[in-house]
Amino acid sequence: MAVTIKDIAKKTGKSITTVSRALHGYNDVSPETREMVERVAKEMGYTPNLLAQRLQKQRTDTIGFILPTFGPRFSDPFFSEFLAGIGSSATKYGYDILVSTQPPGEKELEVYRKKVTGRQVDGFVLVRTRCQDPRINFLRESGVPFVAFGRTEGELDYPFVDEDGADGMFQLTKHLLERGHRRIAYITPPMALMFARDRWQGVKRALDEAGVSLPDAYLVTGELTQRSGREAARRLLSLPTPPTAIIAGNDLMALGAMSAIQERGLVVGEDIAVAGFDDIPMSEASHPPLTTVHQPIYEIGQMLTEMLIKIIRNQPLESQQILLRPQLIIRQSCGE
Amino acid sequence: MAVTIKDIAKKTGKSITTVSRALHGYNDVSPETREMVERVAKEMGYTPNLLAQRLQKQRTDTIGFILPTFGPRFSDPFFSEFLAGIGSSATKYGYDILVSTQPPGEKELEVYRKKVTGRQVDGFVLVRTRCQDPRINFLRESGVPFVAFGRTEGELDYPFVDEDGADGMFQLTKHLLERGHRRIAYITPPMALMFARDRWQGVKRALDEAGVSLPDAYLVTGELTQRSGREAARRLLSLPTPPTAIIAGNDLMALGAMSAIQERGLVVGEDIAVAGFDDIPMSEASHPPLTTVHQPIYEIGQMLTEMLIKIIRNQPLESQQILLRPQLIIRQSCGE
DNA sequence: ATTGACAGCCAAAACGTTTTGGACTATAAT
DNA sequence: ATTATAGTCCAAAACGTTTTGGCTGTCAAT
Repeated sequence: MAVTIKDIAKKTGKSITTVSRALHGYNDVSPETREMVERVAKEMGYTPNLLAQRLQKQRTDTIGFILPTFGPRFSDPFFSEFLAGIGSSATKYGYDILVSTQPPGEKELEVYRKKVTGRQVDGFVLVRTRCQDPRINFLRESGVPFVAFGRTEGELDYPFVDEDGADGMFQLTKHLLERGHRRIAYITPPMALMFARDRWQGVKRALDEAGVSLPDAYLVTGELTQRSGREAARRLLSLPTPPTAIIAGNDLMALGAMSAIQERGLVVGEDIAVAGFDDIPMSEASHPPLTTVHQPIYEIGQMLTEMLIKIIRNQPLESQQILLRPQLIIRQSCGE
Repeated sequence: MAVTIKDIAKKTGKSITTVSRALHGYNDVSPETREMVERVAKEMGYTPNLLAQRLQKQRTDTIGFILPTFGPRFSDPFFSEFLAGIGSSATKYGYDILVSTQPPGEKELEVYRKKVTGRQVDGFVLVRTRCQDPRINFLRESGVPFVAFGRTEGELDYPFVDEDGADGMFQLTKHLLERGHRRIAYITPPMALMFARDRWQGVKRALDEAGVSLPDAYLVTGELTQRSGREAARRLLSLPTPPTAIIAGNDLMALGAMSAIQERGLVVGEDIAVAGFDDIPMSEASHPPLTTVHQPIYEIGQMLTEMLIKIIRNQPLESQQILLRPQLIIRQSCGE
C-alpha cells in the first residue's frame, strides 16, 4: 500500500541503507545517487513511516496535553485559545499534540503513565494545577519532561508559567475599594485549584489592608461556569444585606453573575459592580463590558510549549519559571 | 530504561512469544505460566510500547483532528466543546486524538497527507466544511476513513453529521417575521463555508415566502467572532434606514451585535431584535438572553467519533449520513 | 609495489512488538 | 506398539526505519 524505503531501494537499485542516508543528507552518498533517490522518492510519493522512525529513534516528537474535562457540556473558551497557542509553537518545531480528555481523580495518573511508558509522548503540558497536584509529583519522580501552567503548594522546582493571580486580584479589589465599595463579595473557584487560592489571597490582602471585612456569606464557591456564577450571584443577592460589588474568580462566572443581577432588574455598573479575571474575548463584548484582569492565554500556551521542547531537547532554558505581571483592564461593569 | 517484554521473558524464563501470548489471553499457555507472567509484568511495571505495537499491527488507534485556526487570538467555545465530545467517545473505545493546528490553504492537504502516510492516524474528523472542500476530495480519493461535521456542494457520498441550518434559519426568520419585523438584516459567515450558505438559504426562503426583500446593504459578512459581529452591526446601525432585526450566522457574532446596539444606547429586544445560531452556553447568560437555534455540539462530536471508529473497524454503520432537525430556542433578545 | 586516504556503498543489528508455523511431551485411542 | 489428540511452548519472521561497522575500488603519495 504505502511506499516504503524498500520500494525506493528496489527502484533505484541501491540498498536501503543508502536510500536512508541519501534522504537524510549524509555525505557518504554521491551527488548523482542522492539526486536519483530524491527524485524517485518524490515520484513514488514517499513519506516516512513515523511509527517506524520513532520506534528506532526512541523519541516521538509529540507533546501530551490532557484536558481536564468536567462533565459533558464542557465549553471553556480558555481551552481552545490555550490549545491554539500550544499548536502554534508545536507546529513551528515539528511537534504533534496528543490530546486526551480525563477528569481529575483516580484514573488520571494512569493515563499519564501510559502515555509515557507507551512511548506516545516526549513530555507534557499541564494545566489547571491543584494545590496538591499528584500529576506533578508523579512526573517529577519519573523524570518525564513537563511544564505547567500554574504553580502548586510546596516546592517549586519545576518549570512553569503563571500569572500572579494574587497581585491581579489585589489590584482589582483595590480598584473597587477606591470606588467606595465596602460590601464586596467573592465567588471563588474550587479552592483545591491553586489559582483559586492565589486569587483569593489577593482579594483578602486588599480587603485587610483597607480594614474591610468579608463576612462568611460573601464568600461563595462556583464551578467556573456561567451557570454556577449565576447561581452564586443569586444567592448573594438574596442575602439580607447584599453586596454592592461582586468579584468572580474568572470571567465566565462574572458574566453569569451579571446575568443574575440583570434578571433582578438591577443595572450592572450602577446598582452593583461586577469584576472578573481572564479577559476572555467575551468580556469586551458583554453589556456592560467587564472590568477584569488580563491573561495572555495564547502566548502562555506558546511559551510553555517552547520551554517544553527545549527541555526535551536538552537545550538550556533562559528562565524556567516565569511569573507574569497581570494587567488590570478597567471597563464599565464597575461603574463609569 | 522502560521495561519490555524481553525483560519479562528473561525474568520468567519463558520466551517472548509465550509472554506476549500470555498477556493477550491466548489459550496455548498454561494457567500457571499465565499467572506468573502477569504477576511479573505487574511487578516490573510493564506497559507495552505502543509504537512497536502499532508498527506491528499496522494501525494506530488514533484519530486525527486538525483545528482550522485563523490568526492568533483563536477562542471559539465551539471547539473546546466539540473536542470534549470527540474525546469522550475516543476514550471510550481506546483511541487517542492527534491534534494539529493549520489554517485553511496551501499547506493544509500536506498536513493531512503526512498524518496518513506517516501512519499517525487511522482516520480524520473534519470540521467546518467548505462548499468546495479540497480535504474531502483528497481523503475520498486516498481511501482514508473520515467523517465530517457539515456537508459540501456536489456529491454527498461520504459519512457526515450536520444540522439542517437552512431549516433552523427558516424557523428563526419566520419567528421574526411573525413578530412583525420587515427590515431584517443578516450577518453571514464567509460564504465559502458550507454552513454559511446553508443558513443563508434558510433566511432567504423565509423572507421570500413572506414577500419581504432584503436590500444588499442588509447582508454583511463577519468572521464568526464577536468583534466582527460588533463591527458588522455598527455598519448596519449607521445605515439611513437601519434594520429592526439583526440575525447573525452564529451566536458569537450575535453577541457582538448586541454589544454594538447597546453601545448606541439602544435596548436589545425592544428597540431592535437580535438572534443567533448555535446556542453556546454564553447565549443563555447574555443580557438579554439570546434567541437562537440549538446545536448539540458535544453530542455531534460523540456521534462523529463513533461513526469514524466503526468505519475504521469495518463495522456496519446504521446510518452514515445524519441530518439533525434544529430546535429553535426562544429567549428575550427578540422581545418578550 | 606498497601504503594511506577517501569516496561510495551496503549487510546486519537494533528498536519492541505480534504472528506464523511449527516442535515437543504426555496422554488417550486404536 | 503405533497413531491421534491436546496441551505447552518457542524460533524466526515481520512491521519500516536508522545506525554501526564494515567493505571495495580508486588515486596519490611514498
